[in-house]
This record gives sequence, structure tokens and C-alpha cells, in this order.
Amino acid sequence: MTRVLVVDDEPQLIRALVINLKARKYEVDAAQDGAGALRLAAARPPDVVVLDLGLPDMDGADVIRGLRGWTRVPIIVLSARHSSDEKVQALDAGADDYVTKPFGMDELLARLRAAVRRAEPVTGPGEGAVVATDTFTVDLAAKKVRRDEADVRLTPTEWHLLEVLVRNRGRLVGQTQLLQEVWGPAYRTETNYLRVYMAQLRRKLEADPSRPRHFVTEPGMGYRFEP
Amino acid sequence: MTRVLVVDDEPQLIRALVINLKARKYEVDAAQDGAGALRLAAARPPDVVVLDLGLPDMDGADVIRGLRGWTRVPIIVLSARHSSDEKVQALDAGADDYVTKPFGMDELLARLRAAVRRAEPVTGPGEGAVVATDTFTVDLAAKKVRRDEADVRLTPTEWHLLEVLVRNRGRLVGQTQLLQEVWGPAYRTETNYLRVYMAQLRRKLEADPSRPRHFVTEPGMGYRFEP
DNA sequence: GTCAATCTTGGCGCCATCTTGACGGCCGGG
DNA sequence: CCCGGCCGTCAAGATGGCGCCAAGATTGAC
Repeated sequence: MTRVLVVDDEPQLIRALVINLKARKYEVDAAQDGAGALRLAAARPPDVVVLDLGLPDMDGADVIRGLRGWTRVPIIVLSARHSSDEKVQALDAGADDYVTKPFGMDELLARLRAAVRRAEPVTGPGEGAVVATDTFTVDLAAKKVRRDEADVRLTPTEWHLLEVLVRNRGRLVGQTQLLQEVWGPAYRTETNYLRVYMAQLRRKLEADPSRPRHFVTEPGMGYRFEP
Repeated sequence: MTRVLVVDDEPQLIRALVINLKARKYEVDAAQDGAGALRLAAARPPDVVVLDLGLPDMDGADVIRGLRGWTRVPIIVLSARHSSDEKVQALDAGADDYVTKPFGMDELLARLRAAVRRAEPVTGPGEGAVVATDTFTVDLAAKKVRRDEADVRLTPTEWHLLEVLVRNRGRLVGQTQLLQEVWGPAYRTETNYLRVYMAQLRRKLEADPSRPRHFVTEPGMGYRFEP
């Protein structure tokens, strides 16, 4: 699911955006000032940022630069100022788009889709998204798993689970987190599913499924993927 | 040097843009209608396109789609229409930005810089526009499919679908993405269409349509084109 | 106005996938 | 030593996605 970070100091506008975005199946985080936005963006990296320039605590351009220091996430700027100067400043600071208030929700959503669309392939046709072990390789962009020179067929659930583990490679991923990301918040206690699907993954990918070397169980806590 | 393709039917506006762009060390090509724009874009692939929607010979969205068929070059749309609908249509057709006339030259240049900047790391215009398999070849630029020494006739929808798949060759394309790109954002759940049109493509292009080797179904996730 | 091509819509059967429950082994604590 | 929690394994029933077919709508050409 695409995650949007909304930054604005007007609770009303935040409310309106959150409602509209959630109705369209976006995951939404919200912050009311620049410092909070930067903190939230680091904690839960968004796929696109909607940023109001008129924040109480920081200059808008500084927020943009704060993000651009470590991420290429698309930034759509909102502002009440029509001044050409302000637009140029924001865009040159690293923003991707500039929308003046008041704006049509349809238009903002369309610009948001455009921003997400063109950002997608940045991770895509490139390279680096391939993780390898001694027995198999995972291509996150192409959604492909190869083992012994042949493609391995994974079901959607299997793939989703593998994806979460690989994205956190080397780190322990808690059972709750796995269940929540793959099956949704309502399944946080169904540890049964994890057992069944971890077994599937191991059977399809491990050299010796009964003695897993890459999908490690951490009893009582969760699972870890070791490249 | 960055090459800009300017498309507009007003010679005055073209003159103004050409002067401003050349002064800033851009290389500039210009076309006065949609057909000329598509021809020129194919002959001398630009790094960014500035496109007026009010062209005499073609609908603006069709020009966008004509470009998007084979290239991901950033497209900045100019238009006198402020209608929200028109903006949404252009953006969803594949445009990256939408500027309403009259506009400040500073702003346009800033948006142009932003578009070029974020497109930078993407693969240059050297992508092969012809993709071949053992039974047929697809020429994205010429919009032609050859099989057994003869051209294959495809309907517009079939083309569009094939186009999206081929552009993402080797990678899995989600059902939602396919539906959204081919039929529009409102059809993201009509998986019926996919089944029908994938069957059409397979019937026309696969050696054995009932056992597809190039248009692979990934149940529950999407489809993949394998060259 | 007629006709053909294309797009939309619905239904049906099959099969992979998901869900769910049960069982046994391992391990640490009482 | 026994017991309870946790994990791995297996299998059967429920579910839902997919391919396929075919009949209306719709569009566009003549």
C-alpha cells in the first residue's frame, strides 16, 4: 500500500486530506510541523510527501532540504502564496510539484498519482534490488525468485511474507509485525499462519527445509532472514 | 546538453520559449502540432517535453499517450484551461506536470529543472524500442507487432495492454497497475477486463495460447511479459 | 441507416490457494 | 518427572481467482 505523509498546521485540511486519501486506499501519516514531519519521515519512510509551506516552526525550504538530504521521495508542496518567487525557491530546493491553495481535491490526487507513478521505476528497472544467498536470489523489483537456474513459483501470501523478511534482512522481525504487514492488523495473534507459511517458504527455498539456514526462527520473538 | 522538445501552435510562444531556453544552455527542438511532435521525439529523443494541449490536429491526451508508448521522458503540459477535469485527464494520461497559461517564465523553468532533475538517474533515451521473442517482435516506437513475417493486427486496447507489459518486460506488473494504466484509475478492480484481453493477446501472439510462454499469469498478483 | 469491429458484461467450472484444526516433538520451569 | 507453551508438520474443507465462452452495447466507417 502506498504511504503518504501529510504535513500541515491546519487540522481541518489534514482531516480532509486524510479522509480522501484513506478512502482511496492510501496509508496516511500526518504531522503538524516541520520537526515532526522530519521525524515521522525517518521513522516510517513514505512513498510521497504532501507538504504545506506555511509551517509554524520551520521554513518550508528547510523541510524540503531536510528530506532531500537522505531521500528522493516525491514531495508535493501546498501553499497559499501565488508568488512566482516562492514556487521557484521550493522547486529548486528539491520539491517535485507545487500546488496553490485553494486547490481541487481531484487535481491534487491526480498530481499525487503522477508523482507516485514516476517514482516507482526508480526502484524498478534499475539494479540493486536483488538480494542473493548461496542457494537462491530474490529480485524485489521484478518479484522474481530464482533457484538452481529456474524460477520458483510463490503464492501471493508467500511472496508478501518473503518481501517483508528480505526488506529487513539481517534483522529480527517480530511475529506481530509480520502478521500485521502481511495479513493485516486484525490477525496480529494468528501465529498459526506464520508457522504454516514459513514452512512453505523453507520448503521452496531452503536446501534442507528441516534445518533452515536463511529463515531463522527466534523462539518467542519472530523470524529473521539471513542472506 | 539537455534537449527540450517544445510543442505549441502559437509561433509567439514558441519564440519566447526558444529564446529563454537557449539562453540557459538548453538544446531546443520545436513542433507546431501533435504529429510533428511525435515524429520529432522519435527522431531526436528529448530529455523533457513541454506540450501545449490545444493543438490543431490531435487531442492532447493522445499526444501524451503516443509518447508514453515508448518513452518515460518527463512531459510538462501547458494549457489555457483551468478545468480540474482537464488537468486530471492529462496527468493520468501520463503527464508529469500541468501549468496553466498565462504562466511565469521563471516558474516554468523551475518546473522544468525539477522534471529533469528527478529523471536524471533513469536510463537515458537509449532504450531499445524493439523487443523480440522466439515467435514475435514488438516495435514500441513504430507500434507494430510482427509474427511469422507478417504484421499482427491489434485493437487499441490490446496495444495499450501489450505496451505496458513490454515496457516492464521481465517484471511482474500488478493487476491494479495494469488496469489503471490501460483503462484509468476508476477501473482498478475490474479484473474481468484483464482476463478477456490477456486471452486476446495470447490468442494472437502465443504459439500455444492455452499454454502461454511469454504472457505469464502470476495468480493473485498480476501478469508478466517474458521476452 | 447499415454493417463490422471493438468493447463491455455476465456466467460457469476448475483448480490453486488460503484457512483451519489436530497432532507430535522440543524445551524450560515447576 | 511431568506439564505447558511454542514450534513444525500435515491434511481437508472453504474460498476465490482464472481461463473460457458468448451475448449485448458501443463505436466508427461507409
